Amino acid sequence: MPARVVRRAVSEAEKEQRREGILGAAKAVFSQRGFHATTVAEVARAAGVSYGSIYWYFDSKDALFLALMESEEAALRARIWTAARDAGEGALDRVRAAVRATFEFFEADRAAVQLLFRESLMLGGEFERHLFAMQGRFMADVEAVVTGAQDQGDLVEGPPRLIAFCVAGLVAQVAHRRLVTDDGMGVDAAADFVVNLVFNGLGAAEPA
Amino acid sequence: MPARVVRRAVSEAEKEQRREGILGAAKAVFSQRGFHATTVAEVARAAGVSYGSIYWYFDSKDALFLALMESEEAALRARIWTAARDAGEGALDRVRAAVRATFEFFEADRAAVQLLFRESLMLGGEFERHLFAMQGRFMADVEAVVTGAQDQGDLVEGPPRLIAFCVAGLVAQVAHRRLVTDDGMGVDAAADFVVNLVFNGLGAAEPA
Amino acid sequence: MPARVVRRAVSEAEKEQRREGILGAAKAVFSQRGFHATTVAEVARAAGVSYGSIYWYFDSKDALFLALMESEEAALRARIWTAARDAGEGALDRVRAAVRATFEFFEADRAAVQLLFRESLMLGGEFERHLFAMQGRFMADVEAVVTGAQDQGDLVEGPPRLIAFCVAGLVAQVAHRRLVTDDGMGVDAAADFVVNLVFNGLGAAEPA
Amino acid sequence: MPARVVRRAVSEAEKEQRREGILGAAKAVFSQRGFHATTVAEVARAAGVSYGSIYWYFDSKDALFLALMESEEAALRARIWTAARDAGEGALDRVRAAVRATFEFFEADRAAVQLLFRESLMLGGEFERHLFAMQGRFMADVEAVVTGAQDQGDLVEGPPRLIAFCVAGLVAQVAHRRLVTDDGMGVDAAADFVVNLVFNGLGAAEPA
DNA sequence: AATGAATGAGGATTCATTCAT
DNA sequence: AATGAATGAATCCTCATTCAT
Repeated sequence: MPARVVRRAVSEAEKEQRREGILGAAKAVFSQRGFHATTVAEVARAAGVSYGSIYWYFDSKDALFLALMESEEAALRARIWTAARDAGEGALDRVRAAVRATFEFFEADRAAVQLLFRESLMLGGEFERHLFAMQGRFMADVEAVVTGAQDQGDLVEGPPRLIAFCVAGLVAQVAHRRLVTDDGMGVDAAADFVVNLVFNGLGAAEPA
Repeated sequence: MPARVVRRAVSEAEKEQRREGILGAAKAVFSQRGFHATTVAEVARAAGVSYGSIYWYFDSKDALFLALMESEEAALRARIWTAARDAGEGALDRVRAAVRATFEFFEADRAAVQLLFRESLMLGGEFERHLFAMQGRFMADVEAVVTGAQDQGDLVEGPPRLIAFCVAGLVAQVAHRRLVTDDGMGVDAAADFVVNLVFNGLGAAEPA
Repeated sequence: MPARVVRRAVSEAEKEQRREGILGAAKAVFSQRGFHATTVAEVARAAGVSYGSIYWYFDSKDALFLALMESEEAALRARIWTAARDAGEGALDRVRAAVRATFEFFEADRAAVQLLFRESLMLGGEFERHLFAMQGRFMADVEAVVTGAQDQGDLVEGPPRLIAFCVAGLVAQVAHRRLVTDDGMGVDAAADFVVNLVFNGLGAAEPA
Repeated sequence: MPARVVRRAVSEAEKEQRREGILGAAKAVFSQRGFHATTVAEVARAAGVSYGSIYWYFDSKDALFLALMESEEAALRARIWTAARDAGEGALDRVRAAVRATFEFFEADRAAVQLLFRESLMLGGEFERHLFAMQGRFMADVEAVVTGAQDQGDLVEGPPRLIAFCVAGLVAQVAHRRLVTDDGMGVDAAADFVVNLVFNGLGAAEPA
């Protein structure tokens, strides 16, 4: 007797793939039209799935947007940590790589990033809380790097949280600025500029 | 069957006043919630008028938003020209006053200004055209100032349009930056900074 | 001391004139756009009076339409009776004149007449009752003519109501038909045709 | 938050059936109350579907009315062609059957037919264009029949379009007349009358 | 799992009517 | 008397969400 197998072999991988297809479509549509002007039907159409399928993968339009925020955050963090890991052991190189990755990420998809930040604030409630939580995690990441650099003796001693705040603030501001304006400066140059500023100002020894 | 009148605008002045009351309420609500999330009913409630009264003064929700754009533009231009006029004869003083006024205007109501620029782009169509037209007029204003300064010999000769573009771009970028970040610099200091930059770089005579 | 006279000298005549101006405008607009698609504001604009003035002369939009029905009815009846009176003493001539007048009236303003009949039925309620009452009065008029003709020996004896119904029905149908179609027959010829039919079929003696 | 399903059209056939249910309800309500006085909610109620379902099947109230026009036209043409086909080979019989079918169709639902013609003209725009197009197709049908009869030698040679115009005009006028009045003539007798008129006047051979 | 039909609350807009001036 | 500002109920339409299939 053939067992009535639980067909889920197709699943997991394909399911995840489909979910990401929807997320990608959502990113495109939300970015272009904004949260309220985007209809679930449009996202479905863009994703090439049926109307109601969205609700199989996401509980609601809000949940979809929230998932998009999470997805973008995860992508950013993954990119930063990967870049840092691949940059070797030196604190300076790692930080430079991380900053560069941040800039690149922001610039690769201006519309999406602007959307996430602006709409999140405008929508308020759950969304705003989410955004703050993301910023908290970003700060924690930076703080970890700062602490690591301090342990290696590459950075002055001092309250890690406050230092992290300064660094993160500087990076975020420059990144944001680059979204709106064009200094005629490439990503690498900008990253070098910021990192040099940080290390020249905070470095315990003169930079390499 | 309705009608429970509260106050009645009978003179032109009162009518204009009421219109501006609605515009003010619209500015507040739109700024906080964005265009789509704002309902006409909310604007009416905020303005203290009845639902349908909005439509006595404005043709539609779109028209209300467009009128808000115009109103803000008019306010900004009036403020700039007044400041320039009151600053005396010297080109440098006039420009400094104009820049300062621009910064002040932007910062007096961050939410509203951000709303107008961002939403306009997101809404597209008529709104975007309006925004571009506004920017065109702003550029023309700057160009007029530039030409005036050139006539007085305070500015190098050169294509006024191009110079205007550079000046306006610089002002706009700094203004925009100040919306998002806080340099710890007052309005006056920021204006001085920008103006000095402009005059040191472009001034025909050595700066004061 | 000048007496505070009750200024109403201007009134009566001018007031009536104004009322009829509104009625005429209403007839034009209602005829072209139908009852529901017509707004009070449109009527006001067409009449050249202010928005709310309509309500000084008429209690409501419904009342305006009802008044229009009455006005048209009065005009028709006046026209018929005048034509009959001016036609002399002979029953045949009077009837011929009346029928001709009816045709002329219908054809002078097809749109308005069609409006009144069709819309009245479609609107139902008060309007339909009004229409039936009008038809009743029309029948009574015809019956009066019939009775008169019978008294003069120009028409067979018989139940006047029934005869009136036949005559009125014939006239109405031909009139209505002429609204929709074009027999290539002039008003006079059509009236002669109908009247001859009636008198040839019902006349006690051979017609003059 | 909504959804309390009742029945679900899943197959194409069921969907079409449902669409026609709505169309039938629309015909009833529009006929009785006219276009403007009819609300979409009333149609939904009459069709036994929910409010928004109307919009699943039709884009707008206008589109619903237009679809109703098309549906009635299709029904009329189908009925005419079926009747003609079933009537055999003789041109005279086919035409007689077609004319009879036209009369029957008009009389089976006076209110609806009147509605379509009258409202279409009153609504203007798209609706009027639609009506004219329908009339054009009707004329083309008649022309086809005329040409066919000419080919069989049952009808004099002559410009088919012009002959078609005369025939169609006659049929339409009698049909219309029968809507408004009652000649005491059955459908068959009326059709015979019209057809005999046409063939006696135009027939190449002596009529049966 | 996927689909798309069904639902109805919500929102923009119109317009008859009232009434202060 | 006349005006037109003010009102809000009524109506069309959209769209997030549910759920039978």
